[in-house]
Amino acid sequence: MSATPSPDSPVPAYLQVAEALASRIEADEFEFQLPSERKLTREYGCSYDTLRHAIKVLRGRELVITRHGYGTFVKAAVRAAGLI
Amino acid sequence: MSATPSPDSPVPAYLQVAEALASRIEADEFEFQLPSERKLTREYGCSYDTLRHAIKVLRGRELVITRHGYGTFVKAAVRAAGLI
DNA sequence: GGCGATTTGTACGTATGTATT
DNA sequence: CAATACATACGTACAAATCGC
Repeated sequence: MSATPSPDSPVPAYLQVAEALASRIEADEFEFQLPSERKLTREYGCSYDTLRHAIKVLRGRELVITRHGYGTFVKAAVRAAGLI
Repeated sequence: MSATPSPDSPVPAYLQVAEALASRIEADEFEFQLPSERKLTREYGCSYDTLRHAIKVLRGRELVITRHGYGTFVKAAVRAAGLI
C-alpha cells in the first residue's frame, strides 16, 4: 500500500494517488479522517502539489470533505455520523 | 492595467488576477485569444501557480476555454464565431 | 479570550511531459 | 521536425483556520 506512483505509467501521478486513496477509502481503512496532507506526501513519496491534486479529485467525486485548518474526512462516514 | 496583485490585500493574489483578467475580457481587450500563461505571469508579476489558479477561476465562470497545447480563449468570442 | 499545536490554503519558481499547429 | 502552449510534477515557505487547553 501507499506505493509511489509510477512515472512510467501513462496515468498521471495525481490520478494514480487518487485511485490508491479511493481504494483505501472504499476499504474503510481511514474510518473517519484521512492522514494529513504532509503525511500522505511522505507515504506516497510524491510532491505536495501532486497529493493536493489527488485529493481535489476525491472531493470532485464526493468521496471526501476538506475543512481548512482541520482535516480531510471520509464523506460517507461524516454523513453516517449525522454531521452533514 | 496588469498591476501586480497586492500582498497586503485580504483578497488572494489568484483572485485579484482573476478579477483583473475578467475585467479585461469584459472590456473585449483580448478579442479572441488570451496571451500565453507565461506571458501573463510576466505581465502580472505573479507565479505560474497563481496565474493558472486565476485562469481556472475564469474557466469555472465560463469566461474562457482552455485547450491543451493551443491556448486560452474568450468563450463568448468562440461561441460568436460558431466554433462551439 | 489568548496560546500553541496541528492542518489546510496560498504563493513562489523551475523542470519536464504532452498536445497542437 | 520545430515552435508554441498548456499540463503535470517537484519542493519550500509562510499565511490562515481550527481546536483544545
